[in-house]
Amino acid sequence: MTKSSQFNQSVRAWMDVFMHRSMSGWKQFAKSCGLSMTQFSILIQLHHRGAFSMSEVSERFEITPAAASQLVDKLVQNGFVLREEDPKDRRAKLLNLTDKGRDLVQRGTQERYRWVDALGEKLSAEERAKVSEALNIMTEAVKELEAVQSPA
Amino acid sequence: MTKSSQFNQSVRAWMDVFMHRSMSGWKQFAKSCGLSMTQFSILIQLHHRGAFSMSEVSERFEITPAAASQLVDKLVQNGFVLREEDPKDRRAKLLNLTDKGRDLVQRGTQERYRWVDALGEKLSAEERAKVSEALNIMTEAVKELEAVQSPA
DNA sequence: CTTTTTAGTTAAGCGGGCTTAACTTTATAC
DNA sequence: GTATAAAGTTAAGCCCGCTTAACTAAAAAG
Repeated sequence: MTKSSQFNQSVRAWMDVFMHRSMSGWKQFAKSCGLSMTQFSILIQLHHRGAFSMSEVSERFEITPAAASQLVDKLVQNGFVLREEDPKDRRAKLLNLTDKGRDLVQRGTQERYRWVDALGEKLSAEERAKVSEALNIMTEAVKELEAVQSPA
Repeated sequence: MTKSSQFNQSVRAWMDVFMHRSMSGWKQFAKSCGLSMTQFSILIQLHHRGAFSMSEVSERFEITPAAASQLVDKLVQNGFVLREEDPKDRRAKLLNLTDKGRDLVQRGTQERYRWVDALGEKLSAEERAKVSEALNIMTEAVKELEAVQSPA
């Protein structure tokens, strides 16, 4: 076996385990808040990136403006999102999280990482350092990949 | 900053990048085959675990038998899955992938890992070895966590 | 042998996540 | 100033992924 395919095998094994674990926990949390995964994803994006326009939601999630509008409707109605006029362009809207929305995202994020935190406690300090270094390598590599594909 | 929270930070950064990247690519592939994510997940499970009963689908995905039945209906109608009587219990059914289904899963799996393969090519051999080792550590740790929580 | 349980199916209903079509308001181009 | 494009919204429609209810056939229990 080549080194390259050993790498691929390690990554794939991790992906399989990780994806299943992440998705089910995440889905349950969203459900417990009375939101769907898609609705929750929008809250997450707002949290990470600050103010968002409706167009950006539409582009980011690769859905029509109509779908975006209706999706955001539900979040606004539930008090998680504020939808305000953009002062720089009266046609556009700016979306921001409310305190309620921000609180929810933070709770959801904690829930999301809980099992990983537990995982870290099973590792020795040396193991943690190795993993930390490795994941930083990977994270940087992904960012470089993305920068090449879509220069801001 | 403690070593433990440095670890957590590395893992979280990776998770953020990875989840988004994985999910969108995966979703697009499923869509391009005219299937939904859920339908595809069932095919994946069949591929990994061999023959499955309807009850097992229902349990594994935490849905009612009715939902499982209807979901599998679509896969059978599209020729991806065979649904046959279980010789050991005439009430039960056994599900298996058809050749068509197996082919689809293999193509989907390749698609799923493509971006990760590209990522590996951006790394040096040394970096790859570090990542490989680290992910093996993590994968084993998860499996231990799961063994504790639900002893077969 | 009869009763109860199990495995699965079908129908109907509901909410979610889209789509297209049609529309209003605002900004941009000429 | 007029025509075009952009930003967003609402309505209607469709498919998906469930749920409950009702049912049949087979197995298990007593």
